[in-house]
Amino acid sequence: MGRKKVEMKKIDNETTRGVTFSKRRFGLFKKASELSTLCGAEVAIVVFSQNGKVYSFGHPHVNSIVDKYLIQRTFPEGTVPEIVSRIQGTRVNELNQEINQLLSDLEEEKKRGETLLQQPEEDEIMNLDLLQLKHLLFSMEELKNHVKTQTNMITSLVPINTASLAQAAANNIAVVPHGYDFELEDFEFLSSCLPECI
Amino acid sequence: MGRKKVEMKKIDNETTRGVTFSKRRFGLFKKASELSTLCGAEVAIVVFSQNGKVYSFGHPHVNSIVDKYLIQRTFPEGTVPEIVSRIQGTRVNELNQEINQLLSDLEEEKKRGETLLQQPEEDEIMNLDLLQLKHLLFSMEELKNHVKTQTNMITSLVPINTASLAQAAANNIAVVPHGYDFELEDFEFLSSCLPECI
DNA sequence: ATCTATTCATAACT
DNA sequence: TAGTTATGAATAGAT
Repeated sequence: MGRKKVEMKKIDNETTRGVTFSKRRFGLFKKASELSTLCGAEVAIVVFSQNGKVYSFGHPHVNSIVDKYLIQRTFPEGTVPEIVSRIQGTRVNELNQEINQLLSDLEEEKKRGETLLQQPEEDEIMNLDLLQLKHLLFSMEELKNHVKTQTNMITSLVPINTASLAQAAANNIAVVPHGYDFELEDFEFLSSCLPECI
Repeated sequence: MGRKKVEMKKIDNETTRGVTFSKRRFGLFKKASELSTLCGAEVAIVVFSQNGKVYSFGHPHVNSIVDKYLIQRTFPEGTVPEIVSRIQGTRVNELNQEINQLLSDLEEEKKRGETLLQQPEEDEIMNLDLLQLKHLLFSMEELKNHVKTQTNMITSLVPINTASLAQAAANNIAVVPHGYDFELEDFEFLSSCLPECI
């Protein structure tokens, strides 16, 4: 490839290996995304680097796909109980699609939130004027509320989670929704930076 | 790509979509395999086709990687207990690598066994002579023993399974090894085809 | 399933 | 660490 065909064995040079890992991981996730889009498939990828760092990709969402996979691996092929198949069927699947979309959106928001939270470091915040601080706090409260609303919407839907239902079906117990709960305690820090009067 | 740049949206034509799914799934798994080999990374992929059929790839083994991922998702980032980190550390990881290699080998054997078992259908077996039958039975018994030996070796090692240990650590309970057990009941069928005298 | 014209991914370099 | 480019790979459309 590129300037030379590369031998298919572990790359010796640690730097080169790191660079190749980044590039190819990106390429792999891109291919996965395309497969998902073009063919309407659900794809999840988990990668552990040599240093044990975890990277993952999933469409519509890693966890839902892993949950689904775990069911398949629990029951040897052809022995998946009828109720589980039905759960993985059309109606619920549609709802799950919706949930997963919401979860994706939520994660987007979460990231947006984290970016907002990380960028203004303590030093920078001290250099903002009162008006700027007010704006910042307002936009973050707004974001927080947006996230909270979405979270409530999701937690009220989440009992439909495929894995929980299947497990419940398998164990004959009541369905307990997953805890896709969400905290934004870091807001505390920002609030504490603001003078009392605001 | 290819004869034309393809628009990145779901392919309408069902046949084309199916073909593309096969081709690209193969390509994706190949890329994953290369990433794993070149960079010494662990990669797991799970794909659900539109029809709900599951396809997976994993090096060294899907399940071990998914187990590891489940630990990460159980503990919010940065809160993985020290004991779990230690379990995922060097020494045990090496052992797990060995186990996973053995599991791969085992699966290879399993497939070989299945091929052997599937190829001689009842009709064909009836057309074999006694000597051929003897050879077939012998080679399959040999295979069976090989698999059994490997299985025993593995089950004696499996308590080191990362997920079990971590869960055990989290719940403060004793470690129960996963049931990587293996049955070859189909041998019964073949044996039953043989005359008593053999 | 197999074949190519193209587009895409990326190894080496900067 | 990020950007460039020559080359090897993947694959869309056709057979």
